[in-house]
Amino acid sequence: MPGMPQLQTSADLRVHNQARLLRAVHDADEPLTRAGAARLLGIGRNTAAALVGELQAAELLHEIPAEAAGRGRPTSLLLPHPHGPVAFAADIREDTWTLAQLELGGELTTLDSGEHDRTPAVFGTLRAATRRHATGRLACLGIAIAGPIRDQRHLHISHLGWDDVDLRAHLSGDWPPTVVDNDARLAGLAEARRGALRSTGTALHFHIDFDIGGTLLLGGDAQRGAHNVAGEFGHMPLTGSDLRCMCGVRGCWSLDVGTNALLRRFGKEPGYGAGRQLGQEILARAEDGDAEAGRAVDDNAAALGRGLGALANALDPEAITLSGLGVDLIRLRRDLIEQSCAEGLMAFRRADPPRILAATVGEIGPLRGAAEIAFDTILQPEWIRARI
Amino acid sequence: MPGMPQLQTSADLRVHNQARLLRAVHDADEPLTRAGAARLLGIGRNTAAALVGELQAAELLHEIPAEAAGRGRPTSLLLPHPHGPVAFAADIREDTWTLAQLELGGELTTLDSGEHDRTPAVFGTLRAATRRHATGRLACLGIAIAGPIRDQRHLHISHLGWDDVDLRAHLSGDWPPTVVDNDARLAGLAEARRGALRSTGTALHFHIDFDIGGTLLLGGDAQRGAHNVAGEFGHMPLTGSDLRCMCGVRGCWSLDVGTNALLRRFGKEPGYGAGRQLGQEILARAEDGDAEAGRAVDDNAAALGRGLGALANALDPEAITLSGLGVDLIRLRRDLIEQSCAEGLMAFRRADPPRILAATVGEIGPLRGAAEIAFDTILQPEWIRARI
DNA sequence: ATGATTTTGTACGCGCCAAGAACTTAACAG
DNA sequence: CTGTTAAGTTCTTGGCGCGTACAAAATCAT
Repeated sequence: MPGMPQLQTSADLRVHNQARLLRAVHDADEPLTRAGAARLLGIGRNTAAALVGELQAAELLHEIPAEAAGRGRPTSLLLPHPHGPVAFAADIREDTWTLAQLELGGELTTLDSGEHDRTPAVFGTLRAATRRHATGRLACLGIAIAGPIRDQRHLHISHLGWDDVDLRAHLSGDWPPTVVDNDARLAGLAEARRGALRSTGTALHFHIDFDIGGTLLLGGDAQRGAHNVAGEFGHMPLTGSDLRCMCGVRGCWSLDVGTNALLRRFGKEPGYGAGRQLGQEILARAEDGDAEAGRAVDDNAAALGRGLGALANALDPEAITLSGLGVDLIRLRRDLIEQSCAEGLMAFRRADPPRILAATVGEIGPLRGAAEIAFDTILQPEWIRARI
Repeated sequence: MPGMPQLQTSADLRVHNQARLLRAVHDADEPLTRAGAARLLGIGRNTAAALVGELQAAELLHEIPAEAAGRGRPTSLLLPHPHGPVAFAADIREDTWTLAQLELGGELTTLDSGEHDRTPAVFGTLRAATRRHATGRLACLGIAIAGPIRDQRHLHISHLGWDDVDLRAHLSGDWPPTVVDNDARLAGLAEARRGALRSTGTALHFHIDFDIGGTLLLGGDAQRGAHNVAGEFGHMPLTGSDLRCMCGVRGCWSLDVGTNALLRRFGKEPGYGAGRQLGQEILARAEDGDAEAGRAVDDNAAALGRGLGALANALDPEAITLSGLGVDLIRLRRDLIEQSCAEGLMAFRRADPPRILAATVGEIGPLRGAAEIAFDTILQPEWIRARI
């Protein structure tokens, strides 16, 4: 039934435990010691020695003597091998792109970045940058893109006019092994793996920009749905709007929450260029006490809370994180959000509402999430087996 | 990380493969042969012989000679052991209860049933029936209950006036190992395991009765949420109603879909006694061409479709099954449901909408699902290990 | 300083497991 | 009756993690 691992011979056991070990090293906040890892995984010191020995020979792990800590014989630290695999992570935004690198442990190093012309030519730019920085150590590239990617292939970014851009075409040719996903989902994954949603069983994350994108997080994994286009929570009619949305539907939640909703209050068209700055100004004016701007922010926060309550009824999250404009809304209108959320919650849930938190990974959430999915491919038993 | 199995020694491997084998036998449509099971699991004939031998000694499996099928030496069929473990499944409804039994393979046999007085005294009745029928073979009892069960403990059934009934109190004392869950979720699980949603990665199931309950199904498992109260999709404001719902929120989807919505169209109060029959009458009149009843059914179907579209945007299911009134609505108004659903779908999804299907497990969905969760406890490595 | 204590690393044997090869058994086909 | 096919059985083999025993390297107490 659910997720039975393909694991049935004793040889599979070895690589399975090695994957567990590498995952533990990757996920740890601070470098793990060999003895500490053995305790963490519940294996003997001798077994740990064997596992680490092979991983070191495969250039997946590097041991250096650890400083003595209290009594007892000093152990060693488990670090990424200097010739070990690295993953690249890229984030393609409205008009900029970023390329970064990480190795085991997850620390990100920015390699390159630039602007782009809002056409799929950015994939060529990214490929060139990747090739410039790639070494033999590059194992996988993860890319975060600001739009839904149906069946890992069909990319839609309405505000860039990208309608059904064929990702497979743009990512064919001289690319390293590549995985792509939606930015909001990856930002949520980053929160679940490295941010405010760590060790949360069921959670939701929403990135609020011009509109709302999000993801359901279960046991540290972001849900993708049947066609990889789950998470368009912003396109549910949760707040009773009667407008028609760019997505083709009437009444979307995103019409009442996000920068577009702020702009519309001031008679501005949802614009993706100057719009962002204008949105920031409205926010600043609200913060300075401007009544009209304040009411716009109020409405935004109330609509946000109302939708969160509705979604909490359906999905029962333990916590909800917000990024982008959501961070500002929490800062300025936490009470209003929580009150609106409570009004949308079924009565029996109100005593124990989901925690609503600002995302802690921050601006680089999508990049961080792209790094996670890229490194996930390395931490698979099959990948490790091939390497040993 | 997600669902790493606790499996690290070669001894764990044996029981892990035995669990896989038993699961295969349980899930198979027709009795598995020993040789067929070996092929299915990708293990050798010798290994299969060893696994089956131990399971037979533990009275978990029973082998009988299989009839020869074509050339080659005949093999044996893997059947539940006559002294093997059985699970009980119970379904507590508005005013009736049912108790059934199943063994490996999943075939249900009804043991007992009765009416109850709409108070938690039904748990005493059920316990007595369980004790009457229990033998040493009883390993676990699964109970489906028609209301949300927060933290596996606090039961709320508003239309029975059960507000925060303490399940732990009612299920303490002389009960076998017992698992409980919400009926709509269990009906969905039954569809995912034995019905129209078999081998579907991401799916939704909704049971439409007086209102709507449902569940998200991922990889054959029903999602529970952080407090075991996920799935109240009926209490999201998806169709713009302005009424106040019994749940304490304004505008719930359930106000426009389900028998209550039908009744309200005819000025009747949402009633749980005569209401069901009245609802059936309205449906029958609509089927006979009564215009007023027809419009009520139209509205119900349209609101249903609208909500399904919204949820499909958020969760991207491959298929959606409906039970209860939903089966009738599909039969009478499939086109209307699908059209309304399409209107709620983001434009880029309309070319490949989720399949909307009538549930095939039928009326006994909750009971069937309760049987699944009860037997799931038996098919765990820990349980098997303790038995061998 | 020096020996006791604590923690870790290392070596070796054990029990267990699944795989594979070789052989046997039991059906069918002609 | 003989050849073919598929499955059961037996035995060997390579591998794995565990437990025990012992060695090594640090700190602590005196």
